[in-house]
Amino acid sequence: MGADGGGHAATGGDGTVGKALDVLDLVAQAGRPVRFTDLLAHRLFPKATLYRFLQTLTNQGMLSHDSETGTYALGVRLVRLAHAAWSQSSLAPIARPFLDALARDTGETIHLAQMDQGQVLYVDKRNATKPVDMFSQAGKVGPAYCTGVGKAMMAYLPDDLLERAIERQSFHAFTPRTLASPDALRAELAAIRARGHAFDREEHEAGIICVAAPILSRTGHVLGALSVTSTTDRSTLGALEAQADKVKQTAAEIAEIAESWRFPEQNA
Amino acid sequence: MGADGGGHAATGGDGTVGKALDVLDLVAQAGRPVRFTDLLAHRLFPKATLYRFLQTLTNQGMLSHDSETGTYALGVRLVRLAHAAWSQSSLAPIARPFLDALARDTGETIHLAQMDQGQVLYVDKRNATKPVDMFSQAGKVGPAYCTGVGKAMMAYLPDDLLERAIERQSFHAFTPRTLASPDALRAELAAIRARGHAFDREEHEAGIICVAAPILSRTGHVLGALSVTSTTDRSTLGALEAQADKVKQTAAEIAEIAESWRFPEQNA
DNA sequence: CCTTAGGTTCCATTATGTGAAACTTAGTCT
DNA sequence: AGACTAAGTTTCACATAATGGAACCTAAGG
Repeated sequence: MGADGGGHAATGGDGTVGKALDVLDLVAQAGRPVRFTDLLAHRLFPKATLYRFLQTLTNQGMLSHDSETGTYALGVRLVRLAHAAWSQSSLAPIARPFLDALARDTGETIHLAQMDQGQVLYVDKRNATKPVDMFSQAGKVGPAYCTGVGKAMMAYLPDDLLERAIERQSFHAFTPRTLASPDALRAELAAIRARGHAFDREEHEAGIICVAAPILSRTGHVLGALSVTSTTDRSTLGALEAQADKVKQTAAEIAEIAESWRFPEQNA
Repeated sequence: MGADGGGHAATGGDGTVGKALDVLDLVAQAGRPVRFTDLLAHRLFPKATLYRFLQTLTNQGMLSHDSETGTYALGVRLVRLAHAAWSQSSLAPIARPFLDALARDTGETIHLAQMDQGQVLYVDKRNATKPVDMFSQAGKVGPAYCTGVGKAMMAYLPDDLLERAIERQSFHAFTPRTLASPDALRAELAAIRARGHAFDREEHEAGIICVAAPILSRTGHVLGALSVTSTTDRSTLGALEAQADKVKQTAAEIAEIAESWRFPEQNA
């Protein structure tokens, strides 16, 4: 479960496959079915090249081409692959019962996240009120430097990965409380390491606060993070801090199981 | 929203990209983190070639490599892409409110599915008020010839796609009621076309029954299908048939909106 | 110390991908 | 209608990038 902070080059990359995947990202970024020309306008590839990629990806079911409107959209094969990814490569399936328990105990919103290219990828969530349906929120990405789970993970990253991650932060000041510089963030990360848990003090969204704890492997690797989130009119940071031990405990239990999950199959 | 029955060649295919995606599928099929040798054993690629693909895919974040155990698993980039896919290329986001309404009205399990390579891909689901444990789940795939949604979609496929789809069915007899031959299926599809809706008479799982209706574009294209599912000890086929009109009505409404969704953005 | 098995790197060969340009529609203006 | 334009598709000489056999590492195991 190598949820390193690391990743691949932002754009371009290894050979033909990398380029093809960039095309996929392009379509994904658009957020709606796009036409050939829209994609061409990114000037990432010459016409013929882009055309061939679109053909290939469509053939492969990674994209779907609607001949009536001439638009491309992400294909069903992705959904299928992602279902497999979600149920195998992430912490989500393992953590599931623990999230349920935490949600029941606290009555608050629970997030489970992993690091992805310096950003936070939410892999599962429990809503204060109703249960979740798969990709609706799981799969979303958010910033790392101003969220509880993000800071909790960054605090335990090895130096080189932390640097790479910091470089990727925008440090946009979402609220007056946002830590909007690398130095402010570094100081906060030190405090988090000392404490063992992170807070979000309305740094991303006004009125939203949380406590978060990292999920660490026995060797100290960052596997993910876990948070209990609330709002300022329902709770306070102090009240949330009272939950910190429970969150850390849960994180430890998840780590424990994640660890033991590795050994079962050593055979061919 | 080209949810044709069509797809890509089962294995191998266009150039380097196709092969790389086959490697992805290989890892997905395994259903657990796999080692280099496990993948090599498929004899799909020579050692060095497979190695390079794994490197590339890992670089790209499509796979993650755990250096401690030497295993490969599907990467987080897939989850991210799939989130985009789900919210853009499938019927799911459009159909959402309609599924909610149907779920509320009927109190039963609701499925929304699309065709994918002759199989049924469940893209969304609403659990019954008193949930039953069932095979299906958003992102999962299932057989077409023995499920309500599958048969509803097949019944309205154009001849060539139908043939392709039939060839891909296993016709495994899950239960005594399963239609276990192409001819039996063809007869059933004719009946479905006559009626406008399909049943699942415990053909896939004992005790599970449903009514399903196809979601058709104005031009007659199969976009997906919708079903209301129950169990034999809670309901009967007769009782479900009483819901058929409501299901068809909902399918028509979804089709309507899906259609109008195509026109909004004609600009660059 | 030798052997084996799992994994990684080399490198000459050649298949594949590349992209400018030419071509084909389908639409629009005069 | 005829001329113009924009969007999408095909072609082809060229060079990059993929290929895979073989050699090379490393640990385990004998």
